[in-house]
Amino acid sequence: MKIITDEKMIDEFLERGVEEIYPSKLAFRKKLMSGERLRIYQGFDPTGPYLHVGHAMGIRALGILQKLGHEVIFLVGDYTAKVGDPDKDTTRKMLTDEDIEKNMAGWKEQAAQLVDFGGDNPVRFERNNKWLSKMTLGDILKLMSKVTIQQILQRDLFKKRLEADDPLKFHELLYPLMQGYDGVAMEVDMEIGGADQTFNMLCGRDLSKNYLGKEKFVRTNKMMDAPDGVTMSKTKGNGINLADSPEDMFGKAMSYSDKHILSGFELLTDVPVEEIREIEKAMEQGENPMIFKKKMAYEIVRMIKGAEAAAAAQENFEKVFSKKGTPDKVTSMEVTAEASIVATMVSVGMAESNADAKRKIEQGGVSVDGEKITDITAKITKEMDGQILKVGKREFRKLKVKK
RNA sequence: GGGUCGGUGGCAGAGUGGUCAAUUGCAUCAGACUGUAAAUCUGACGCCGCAAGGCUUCGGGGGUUCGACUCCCUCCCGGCCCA
Repeated sequence: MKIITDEKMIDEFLERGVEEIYPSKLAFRKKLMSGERLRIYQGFDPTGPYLHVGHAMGIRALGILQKLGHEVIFLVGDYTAKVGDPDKDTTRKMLTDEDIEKNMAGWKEQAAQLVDFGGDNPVRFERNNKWLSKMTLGDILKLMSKVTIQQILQRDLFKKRLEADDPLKFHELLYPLMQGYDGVAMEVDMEIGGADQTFNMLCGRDLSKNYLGKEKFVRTNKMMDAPDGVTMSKTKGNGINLADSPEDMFGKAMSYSDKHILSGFELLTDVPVEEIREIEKAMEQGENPMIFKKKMAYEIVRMIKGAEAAAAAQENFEKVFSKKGTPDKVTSMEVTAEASIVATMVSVGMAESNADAKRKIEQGGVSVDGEKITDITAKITKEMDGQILKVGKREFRKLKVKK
């Protein structure tokens, strides 16, 4: 495999969305310029079913390295997921094998939107179950003997829980070691991960040195908030997911509050930095942020789903929300004449329960062809055939009345 | 092992015999407004029921009582202190 040393691509890798590179950007730059073929990976624990646009940052970075000819590994932490990277304030529940399989089922496909698992330099898809599940107690003891409790307790969230007298289970302390061991097992030259992974990745840096006498570089990615203002997380499911439809992605992106626009551009799109500066200036001069948010949303969708899908998603958004119209594509559903609207809503998941459906009607959130339903006992009629049932702002179904 | 405090709705966290389907905050949902699924404001927020009302909830099980989230017993789980 020929190694490419395109400085522009290398700088993109070293700068865009990067919080820090350990031990230094300069050192890794040298490595990339050396012509040596490097092995780099990022791991993702299947603690939830969807990869999101936050992960896309790392995956995109992997994509650059793939193009440069390096050996790239997309690692699924199917074994580490059992423990779960410890959380701020609670012990995670241990996931079962079935949960894990279910969660990771669509991942390769999701990631394939950004990197190539085929071609002449395919990204390798690995699972850490391959080596972690085979460790003996002896191996584990050896691993544990490499670090001190004090070192592990440096991790701020461990400290916090200790100080708050919140439970901290013994196995949670092993997480950084497990993650670090991945790097040892794969003998990698670099690990990429979110800034929240800094501790774990640096811990692994020490282990690589110890076990292999090898320097593992670490790149940490800046963290992007979810539209609700909290860090995007697989577990919470609050992110813009790679598996979302273009329309949903666009809508979710639009629900970012205005102050996230600039970081959204930087971290979730490939709009050049100079252009982002200009947007910043324009907004300071009082330009309507919505214009730029729409551009941001478009760019996010375009990067993952392509230009055509992004344009269609934007059009759909404007039609449905700006003009309060009906989208072009509406899923149809078969309904029975004389069935109550309430029951119909529940049966297709437009309401969680009868009570919920009634609430939505009472609050004026349900309409058929623009006509508000006000009566909670209302029924489906033959005349409704072909009409559009709307619940809330963004749930539409075309009615197909049977008989 | 001993002592002590605690386990409440998606989460956080009130409630200490009836007025508790359970204060409040976050999240969620609906509406208004708008420049957006932003912000802000209003309302809803266990389930069944058109309603009256009913049913099932406050770690598990049992008990006391007309009546328990609240009292007692027991079991499980956790924090802290002592050993």
